[in-house]
Parts: sequence; structure tokens; C-alpha cells
Amino acid sequence: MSNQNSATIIQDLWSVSAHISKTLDNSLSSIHGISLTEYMVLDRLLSAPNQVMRRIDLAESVGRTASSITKMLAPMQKVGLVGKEANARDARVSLVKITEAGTTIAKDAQLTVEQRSEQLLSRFDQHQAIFLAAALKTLLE
Amino acid sequence: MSNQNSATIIQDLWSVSAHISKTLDNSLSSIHGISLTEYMVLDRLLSAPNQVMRRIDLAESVGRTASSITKMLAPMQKVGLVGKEANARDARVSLVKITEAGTTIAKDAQLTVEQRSEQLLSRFDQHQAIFLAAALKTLLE
DNA sequence: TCTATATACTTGAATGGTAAAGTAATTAGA
DNA sequence: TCTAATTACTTTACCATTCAAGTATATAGA
Repeated sequence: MSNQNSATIIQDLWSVSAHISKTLDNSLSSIHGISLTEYMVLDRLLSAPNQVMRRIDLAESVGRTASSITKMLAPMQKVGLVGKEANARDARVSLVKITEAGTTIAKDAQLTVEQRSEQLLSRFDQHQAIFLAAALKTLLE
Repeated sequence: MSNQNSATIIQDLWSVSAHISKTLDNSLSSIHGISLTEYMVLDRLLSAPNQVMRRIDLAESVGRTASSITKMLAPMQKVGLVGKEANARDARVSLVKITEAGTTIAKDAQLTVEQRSEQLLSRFDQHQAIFLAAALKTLLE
């Protein structure tokens, strides 16, 4: 594999991802009134045990800093998508819990993300999709 | 292909790309003192006919707005990586030309991008790389 | 030729992110 | 049991980017 090819693949990967982010962000904000990052937060909370997570784990999980999570959670809490809970054993941690309203929005948003994702991948057949999925998993290890 | 899988693939694509951006940006800024976006600008200019481009085409090419290009080009010009030229036929356009200093840095930076890209893709064999390249091209159409 | 519209760019306000420093609570070690 | 180091979080100052509005030039059509 030549140098040139590697750089081109990486470049294309980046372009594809930029396009995807824009597409999803537009859909989510126009349909559900949440940003892509907010969606990711809600999505993680939905699948967390008891629908509760520490802010730090949330940050790690969506690829942001703790600082970023602190800031974005404030308005989400104000609007009632998430709530705050204390941890009995460790007074430093502030647990984030998704609310009922948040759950409803998150589940609806999951549907549109799934639809958009299918559209984005619609050019692939089953076999190609499986290969792509495997390739991405490899890159994530 | 199930809904779940599509959303997961898209999610992984995004994660991979975020990791790549961070890796490249770190290398470029520590080794060459330029950001990833600045690199992209210089890279496009290198391969442009006569090493000159209109700001609008530059923006389109690196996936940013014209406004963003205006702002990021100011310091690059101050530092002497790029220069400004007028277009004889159209007084609205302001052409961007890469300087000699810019060319040197850009070519060096290309080498490190190629190295890092190879590292990032090192888990793949020739066949897998070709498949991935093709898959990405498909998604870009 | 005049006028309307489109194009290329710049500017200013707002957004969303980071890094670094600060605070409070926890844990580990002499 | 003190003390030092670590962890979880917040705050501040900053940076990159966008959108919307503004300016200047070019083009198209009556």
C-alpha cells in the first residue's frame, strides 16, 4: 500500500464523516430540537444501567471533555431532558439521569438517526456493510 | 441490513474520524506548527494549477465557510505562508497563492500526514485497504 | 442603459468546543 | 493519623467556526 493511498483514504474518511455529522445534526435539530452531541448524550444515558451515568463517563463515551459536558448539561437540565442526582458513596460525583421527557425525545431521535443512517449506507449491500463495519471496528481497537 | 447496524456503523465512522483528526492535528501542530485545517488549505494550494485559488473554492474544498477562510488566512498571511493576489478580470475575487515558505512547510507536512496515515491503516492488508478506499468513494458520490 | 439580482468577500455576534487553573472530596502511604 | 496525590467536577479565558448582515463588483434582462 503506497503512502499516497493511505493519506487519500484518511482524507476521504474525514470527508465522509464531516458530511455525516452535518446531515445528522441538521435532521436532529430540525426534527427534535437537539444537537448531535446532545443526542449522543441522551443515547448513552438510555442504554446505561438505570439510565444514570457519571459526568466523566459520559464525557469519555461521547468523546468530549468533562468541561464540555458540564456546559452542555446545564441547558438540557433547564429544559428538563436530564436531571441531577448525588452519589451516596462519593460526594464528588454528580450523576446524570435522563428524564421521562428526555427518554421520549431520545427514542424518537434514535428512529430518525437509524433512518438517516440507512439512507447514508443505502448504496451498500449486506456483504459490503459487514465488511465496512469490521474495518471500522479494527480501526477503533 | 438492520436499522441497528446502520446506526452503529455511522457511529463508528464518526468515532474513527474524530480519532484521526486529533492524531493528525497533534502531529501537525507539534511538528510543523500548523493546524489540520491550515494543512488542508496548504495542501489544496499545492495541487492547484499555478498554486493559486479563489477563497470561495478553497472554502468549498476544505469543507468550511468563506467566512472561516477569511479569518484563518489572515494570520497565515502575516506569517508568510500564503499571499494575496488580485484577479484582473474580476475585482471581487481575492486570489490566495502559496509562498515559497508555505510550500516548504506544506511538503514537509505532507510527509508526516502520509506517515501517520500509514500508521493509522497499518492493521489493514492491501486487499482490505482497497475495499475501504472503494467504500469511502461510494459514500462520497 | 438602467435596474435587479447574483457573486465574492468581510465583519460582528453567537455557539460549541478546549486547556488550564481552581475547588472539594477521596484514597494511599509514611 | 497526617499528608500527599488523585479524582470529579466547575470556572475562566480563549479559539475556531458559523450565520446573518454588509459592501463592492459583475451580470442579465427590460
